[in-house]
Amino acid sequence: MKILVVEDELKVVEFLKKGLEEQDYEVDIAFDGQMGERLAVKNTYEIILLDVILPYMNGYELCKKIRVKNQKVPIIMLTALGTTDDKLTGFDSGADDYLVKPFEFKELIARIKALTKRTSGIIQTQNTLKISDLILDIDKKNAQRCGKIIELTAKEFALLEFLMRNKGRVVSRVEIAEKVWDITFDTGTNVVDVYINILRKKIDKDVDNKLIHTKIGQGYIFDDK
Amino acid sequence: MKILVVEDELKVVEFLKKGLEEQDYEVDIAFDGQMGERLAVKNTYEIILLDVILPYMNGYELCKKIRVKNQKVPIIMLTALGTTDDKLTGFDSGADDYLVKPFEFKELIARIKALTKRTSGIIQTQNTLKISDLILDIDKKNAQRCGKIIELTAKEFALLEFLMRNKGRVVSRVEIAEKVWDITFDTGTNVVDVYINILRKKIDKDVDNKLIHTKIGQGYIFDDK
DNA sequence: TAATAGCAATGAAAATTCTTGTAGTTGAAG
DNA sequence: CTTCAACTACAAGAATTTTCATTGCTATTA
Repeated sequence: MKILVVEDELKVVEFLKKGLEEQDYEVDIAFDGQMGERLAVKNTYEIILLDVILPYMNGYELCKKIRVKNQKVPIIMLTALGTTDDKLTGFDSGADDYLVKPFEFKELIARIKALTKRTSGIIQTQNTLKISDLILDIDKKNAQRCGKIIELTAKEFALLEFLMRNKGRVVSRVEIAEKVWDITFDTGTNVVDVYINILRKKIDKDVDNKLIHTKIGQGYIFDDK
Repeated sequence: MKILVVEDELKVVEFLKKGLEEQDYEVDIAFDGQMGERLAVKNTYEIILLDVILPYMNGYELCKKIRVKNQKVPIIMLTALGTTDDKLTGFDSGADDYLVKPFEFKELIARIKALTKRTSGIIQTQNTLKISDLILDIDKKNAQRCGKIIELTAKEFALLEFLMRNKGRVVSRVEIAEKVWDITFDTGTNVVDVYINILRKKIDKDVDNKLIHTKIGQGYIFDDK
């Protein structure tokens, strides 16, 4: 987890570096705006901390320049300038948070965590089911195998979702018919077989590593291996 | 764009409501924690503002409860309690930002924008939504495609905005009818179809790169690709 | 009063879903 | 090793559902 600190005052730098390293961040330091820009563009940081008052280029300008290249990286401004207008300037140049010195280190850490939890996948409500190299996208209602997008109809999607959510367990035709088709009594239909066949053609056909397996006399099982 | 404010002091509520409505937010108010929880769970908000000191259940507890159900929605705590420990408690209960009263309204707006630009995943500069080469101008209530201005009626605009904010996700007719038309029970109407058709004629007709796609049996999806 | 917007109704067209029927497999008993 | 019954796979097309575009009616606005 890399973090970039752009700050010219040596005392502050030392204070931040020490505290952040205790939190297991790998800290890069830039002492002026130009150096900050170069590092920010060259490397990928988890988060960037910017002082406003810097030699050569101030923090607002630097922030804007970083934003042109990188919309994503979280940026927190740290500065002694505490008026509302200063803060607005900071947010306008693309900062995500603005913290006025002096502050307690604990608050900085809390704000860093609040920001990174959003970008760094902990939350990432990416609505997908992944098993082996098959990805089912619940939002888009499609699947992906070996990087290829596979469009699914409503029933195909419902069946595949059911199988994936019951990964590693044999599910009987009766159970599938109930949960996916709402068929609660025996109608003598073979829809399940037919749709299993359709799904196999779509997701298992061109691949060695088959995911849908038949358990004769028992049902089907979705499993990786 | 809906916003939830949980706050018991009437003066503060009025101040916030007025200011936020000027920014085109649709504001829901809860006067205590219980009511806040109910609303937060029932509706989908762009962002939630929480006071800490509330009747029945304090803001920290409420925040935690909301987080159990909804990891995604941005939450800002607004409170007179300004010690670092108070702030830490706020962040620990899952808040994204913590603003100490008194604050200037402009700062609140800046912080709301900073947060929402992240969660919506949509690049929102000024008051516009941009996806691919389609620009929706929230202020002017019109759209632009390939440099050509497209005028929209109120309903057309509401529908397009809803689709764009749900970019990459299949939305069902029922969901669209609820969110855009406030139709909460099945009326057997096909307004949604009709308006999708109208929108397609306006924004997708003369272009190869279609943005509105039909997912048969499931709904529509707005997606770039 | 004319023009525009919003909505229900319609039927043709397209896509999906399901049934039917045949061919192929499996595995246990002889 | 064969045979056979039960089980499964698959293709084709019929039946159903869903979508799309148009029309005409009503409400609203200029």
